[in-house]
Amino acid sequence: MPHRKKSNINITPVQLAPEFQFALSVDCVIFGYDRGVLKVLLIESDLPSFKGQWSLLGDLMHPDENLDQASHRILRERTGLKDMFLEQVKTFSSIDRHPAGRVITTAYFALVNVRDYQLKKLDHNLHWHVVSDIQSLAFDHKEILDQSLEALRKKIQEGPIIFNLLEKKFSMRDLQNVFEQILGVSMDRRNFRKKIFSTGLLKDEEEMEKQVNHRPGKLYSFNYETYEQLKKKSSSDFRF
Amino acid sequence: MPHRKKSNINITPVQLAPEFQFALSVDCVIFGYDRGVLKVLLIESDLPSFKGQWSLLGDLMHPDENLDQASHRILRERTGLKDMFLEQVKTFSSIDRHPAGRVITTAYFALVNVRDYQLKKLDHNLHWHVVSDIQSLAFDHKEILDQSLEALRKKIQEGPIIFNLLEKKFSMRDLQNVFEQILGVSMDRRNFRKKIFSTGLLKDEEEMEKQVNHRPGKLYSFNYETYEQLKKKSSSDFRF
DNA sequence: ACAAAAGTGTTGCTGGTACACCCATGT
DNA sequence: ACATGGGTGTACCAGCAACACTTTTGT
Repeated sequence: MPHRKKSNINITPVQLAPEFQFALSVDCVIFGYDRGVLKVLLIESDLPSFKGQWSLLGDLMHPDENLDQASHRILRERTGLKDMFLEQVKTFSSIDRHPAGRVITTAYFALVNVRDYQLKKLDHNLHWHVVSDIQSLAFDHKEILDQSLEALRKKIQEGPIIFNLLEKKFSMRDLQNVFEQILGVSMDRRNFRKKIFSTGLLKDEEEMEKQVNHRPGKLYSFNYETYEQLKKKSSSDFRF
Repeated sequence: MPHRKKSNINITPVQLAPEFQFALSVDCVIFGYDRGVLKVLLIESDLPSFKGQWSLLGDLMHPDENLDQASHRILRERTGLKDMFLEQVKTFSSIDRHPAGRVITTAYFALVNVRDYQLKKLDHNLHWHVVSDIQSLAFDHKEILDQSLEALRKKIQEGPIIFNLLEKKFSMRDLQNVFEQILGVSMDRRNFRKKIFSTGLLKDEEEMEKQVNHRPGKLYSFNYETYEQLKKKSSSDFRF
């Protein structure tokens, strides 16, 4: 696999028919959950006009791929991860959103397991940033981040995508913590457990947390098989 | 205002750098509610490969506008309506979705009041089609319609956008009917009224339906001022 | 008079929320 | 022993669903 340079989009101005005076890119908002905190993977911008600022991982779309494929390619090239959870958020098209010319970008959000990512680190210009600490980003990427986070908030309540942020086996506390981080609320522990267990979709792994300096919690996994069966039967949309 | 030709996108092949081998278009899914039935405004396709098929209203994006502006322009040019409710749904980018070349399209859905539209009819190749009767459309427009309808279903439950489909003054029956048409369910009349009234956002217009061959119902309007105040105060997201 | 839809309350159920004590582990 | 978070049950309340009869208009 060719290792593409990690620079931001760089466009050479050309004289073109108006219908073709656009470039199309994909920007990925890569969310990760790292020991209690929601983070996003950013790259240092090397465009002069955004010197020292951070930006999302993006690239121009290739002629032989669609947007979904482009977003997967970006994730693969930059993080080494395959088959990640990726979802289209919105397309951003302000006329002056990119200093180099007319670049329309489609935002995707990705949910990755930080531990998987660490095994395959490829690029030392990438860093995880605490989402709630981010004040500004290069281009219109702060707005893209905000809207992606909003989309994520909705989606985690519609389906069991949140497990993409956790390891296969996780504690109840971690699960509740991710919800709280993303939604920006705090929840009652007993009610949370009740609600989660009432779905019948968690499998008790008969295993315990280790190396915690308090009473260790049980580990669970999400039962995708049961979930798929349940989806087929109750055709109405499932609220997690 | 120049009256643009109503043909579908027509691209002259040019030799270009790969980054520019795209065209960008907007397709509008224009929903209307007409005497009890949910409809969508379609145009007869004049591309040879889609002869006789219907398609959504679309056009290429102009270099001096963003996607939101393009969608408003399309609606204005084709229906004469301004300031319509328009919302971005998704961007469709299959490699072979358009026979003339690589065209990426962003779908918007619009909600129009059919009576307003009829006052300003501009184009006799446009026709309203009953949404539930549509089996297939040109290009990938059936998929775009399906996903737009799905987006509409979600959105009408998150905010009071449904009133864009009705006249300013409407009967309780019409309101319930639009919900039922869009969601594809039937609801209990008493519970529906209770729920709607409990928001406190309907204004009794002290007026009655006319020329119906049964007991006439009261007419109501949606109180946007009260709604805006309510939104400010309760910062949490309002469920309609 | 008849047909068609408007208008109107009560009851039961379900799901959400609030809340406090004992337990297992590491230091 | 102490600190830290794990594990557990109950009672209340609000919102949703089910359900039937009388009223008003046009024909």
